[in-house]
Amino acid sequence: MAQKTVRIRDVAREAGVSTATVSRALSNPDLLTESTRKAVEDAVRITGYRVNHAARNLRMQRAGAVLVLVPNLGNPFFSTILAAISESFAGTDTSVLIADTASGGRELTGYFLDGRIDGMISLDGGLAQSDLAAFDSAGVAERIVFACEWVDGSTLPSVRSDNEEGARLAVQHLHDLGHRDIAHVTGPAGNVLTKARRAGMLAERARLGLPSRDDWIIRGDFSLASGRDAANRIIAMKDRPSAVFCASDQVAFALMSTLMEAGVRVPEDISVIGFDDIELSKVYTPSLTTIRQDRHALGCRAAQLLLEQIAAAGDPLAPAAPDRVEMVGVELVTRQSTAAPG
Amino acid sequence: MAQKTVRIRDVAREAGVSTATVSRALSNPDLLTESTRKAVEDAVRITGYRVNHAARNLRMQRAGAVLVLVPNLGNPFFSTILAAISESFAGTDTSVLIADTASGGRELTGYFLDGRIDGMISLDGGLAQSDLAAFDSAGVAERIVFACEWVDGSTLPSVRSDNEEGARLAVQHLHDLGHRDIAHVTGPAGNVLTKARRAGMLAERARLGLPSRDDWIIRGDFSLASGRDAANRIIAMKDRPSAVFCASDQVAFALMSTLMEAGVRVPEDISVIGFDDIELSKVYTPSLTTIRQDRHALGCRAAQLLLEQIAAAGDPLAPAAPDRVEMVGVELVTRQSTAAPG
DNA sequence: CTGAAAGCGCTTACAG
DNA sequence: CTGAAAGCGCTTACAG
Repeated sequence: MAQKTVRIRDVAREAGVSTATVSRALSNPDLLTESTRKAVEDAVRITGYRVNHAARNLRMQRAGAVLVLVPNLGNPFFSTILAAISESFAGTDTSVLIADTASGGRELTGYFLDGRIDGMISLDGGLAQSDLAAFDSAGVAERIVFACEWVDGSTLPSVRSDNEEGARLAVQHLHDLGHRDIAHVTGPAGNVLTKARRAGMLAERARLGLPSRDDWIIRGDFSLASGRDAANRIIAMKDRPSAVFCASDQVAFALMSTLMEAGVRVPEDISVIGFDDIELSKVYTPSLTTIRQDRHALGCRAAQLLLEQIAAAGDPLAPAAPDRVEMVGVELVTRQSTAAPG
Repeated sequence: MAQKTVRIRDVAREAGVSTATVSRALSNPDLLTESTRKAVEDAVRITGYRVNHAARNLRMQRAGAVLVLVPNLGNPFFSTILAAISESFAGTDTSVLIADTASGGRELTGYFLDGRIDGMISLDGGLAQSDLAAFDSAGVAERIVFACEWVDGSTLPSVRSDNEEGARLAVQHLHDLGHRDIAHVTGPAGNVLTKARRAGMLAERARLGLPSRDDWIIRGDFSLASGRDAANRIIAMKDRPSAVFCASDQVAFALMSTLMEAGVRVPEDISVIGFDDIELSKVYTPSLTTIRQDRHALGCRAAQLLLEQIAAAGDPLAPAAPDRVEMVGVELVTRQSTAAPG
């Protein structure tokens, strides 16, 4: 790899000890006499030795890497979580691999079976049943955790935002401003976030005794295009809602853009609230009221959880992995896209 | 790793051949008789064998991974390029590692020296001189390529957009609309993109005989905050420019947001043009006129270039790496944030 | 065309 | 506390 690779044997010769001793000096210094330890340390310094991870990992029967599966790397929401995960592993001897769900051709269990990874964090709750079954039969399921999204009915551990609570906060905020006619643009059909946010929204709307109209639940899919479509649906309505809760900030941007182009003012004519609080939400015009997810916490907790799972999987005495679900709190961020109904 | 790992030896036994033959069947099938090859293939299928990458890589003296160094994963501009790179390596036996420049503690040559990576793509042109020197002395410089950004005065190969041309297109577009008083919000001091875009901007402004005023070159740093600051500077001016060319879309958003909040209309009072064409540019209100960078091409070409560099580095007969700079074309995207001066 | 053997660079029981 | 030896799972000259 490098120009003149120095191996553990070279250090051993330099220090006048065996390779076993050098190895111990690096991993279990306590086992050695202070003098031998010092001698090895000097030899390491002189030779410029660096342990070869490929060899170490092979010997230790580990891959030294984890995979982060991202549904859409182009989405800044996910990439920030990826950043937090990456940061959590920085300085450890575990590398972070990434794969985009969109670029197919991957066969996920293959990463485990090929000895390329020790564990996986999936930000994608939409994995195929065949993938999940393959994890089970390959015996790697216990080294997988979900973050943000999860799989309904699966026992795989996950870290997620309190989506119901977020949706409740959104509706409550609109209600507090005086809104009664509240529409919702959902996420994609079948997505767990879609269900959770819609459920929270419906629950709060019911609790407050607000009118419930089916045509005010507009199916979206987190894409800009779906925000545009939803706006056009609303524009075409005879009696429009006075406020719209969008399942994501991106959707809210596209929705507002289309509404305003059509001469519908935000928030004077229609209030809009999003979900996520991505960075650009505060510089959109009008700035977007939204539900903030703690992306840093989501990423960090997922990383920690995975490390625990991997450790437990390697230790036959460890307790069986419980159905762990970690909730991360959400928070209402009030900006200028919401106001009292005109 | 998996439940019952099947090794090459198991396949050999099943097929009644040596492990060498199994290995050849997998990597150099042409060397074998059709019948032995078939026998091995059957045995592989029966046993469910998968080659262990850690072992193969150790034996072949490679790491089987490349590192992508990203200045800021939270920036959707970079993460899209990362997606393209990741896609380029999907299906190969090379994994893609990521590291965020921001989360320090990394010592980049260490990745090479530890045998963790075979090569690196840096999206960060701001690497420290000490890092670059370390690459050289470790003999790994020839397995590094830059994408988007690069290092001035370095001979390391790079793939980049034609930034000068983009800046020229931006100024020309504004001039075509009738603007004469054109301001520029720059990127961070010292950044190569900052220099290239400013140079292109100045050149075109001079070519067209437009007025050149120093206070219309406003120092920014690609951040939202710097866009806001720039807007406030402009608002405070006695004679404001009629158009502003921002060094990035993000900066343009923050700038427009602050201008409009202060009652300055875009584009009626001031036209704004960005650089990048990130996804949200078309749903900002007003939608943003900008210079599109082909992020997919940037990522894909960088990946290819790196593979070539790695191959050449492994082959002592390969020609010395030339100073390769690949330019990727840019394109003006006209939207609603620019118009004839009011 | 195929096999026996060495070895990639480490770690870790097993002795002492 | 330290060392000699085996072995992680592969690939590849070297013979034949």
